[in-house]
Amino acid sequence: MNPVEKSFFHQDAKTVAQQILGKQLIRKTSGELLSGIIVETEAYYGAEDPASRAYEGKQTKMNRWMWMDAAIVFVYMVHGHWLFNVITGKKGKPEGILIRAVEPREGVETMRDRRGVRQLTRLTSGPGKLTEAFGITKEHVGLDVTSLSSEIVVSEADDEKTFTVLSSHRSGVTRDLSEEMRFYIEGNEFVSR
DNA sequence: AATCTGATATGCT
DNA sequence: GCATATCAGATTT
Repeated sequence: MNPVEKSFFHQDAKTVAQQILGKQLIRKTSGELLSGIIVETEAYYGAEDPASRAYEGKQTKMNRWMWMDAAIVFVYMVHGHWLFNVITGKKGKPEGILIRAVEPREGVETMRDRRGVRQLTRLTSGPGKLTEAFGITKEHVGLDVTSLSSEIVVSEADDEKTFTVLSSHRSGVTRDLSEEMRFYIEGNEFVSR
């Protein structure tokens, strides 16, 4: 395990969303390690982004993590599913990325148990599925994904493969920005549809 | 493609 | 306190 540098997350949300593709998401539980390769992300901004939790710049109890320093975990509930985000950019500027899909690596049997599904491609191919498979909930809000001791870590992948990054408009967002803010690995079967 | 379920926050009455 | 909206997912048509 080789956590990414904190400075990586100090970059712009769009940059991080693109460059985090292919890196490894690691979840440490008591005695077990789950991991997957990040294959789909979306970038979210603050006051000027109508789809952002920080739209219009109002800080509330639930969205205050958006103003925290980069690399901090932010989880929230939508439609009965937890969605996993990581804060990016400068401290005090609300922006971050949503991890939408991963490709399972280690701990596949535990993921199958948690999801109640056998089919590999249905395990983590969506933002709500991945949090269920990895056991990520509100209790993980505030963790630092660049800390070796954290329960959730973003690590450099051990086998760097080359791939093409494609983009599109964000999924399920009713009022989107004009710029395309969803990024995914071309041809990967774990990218959500 | 349509419908149902879902957990939480927010905005009403 | 209750209705409603939400960055989904699963199931049924």
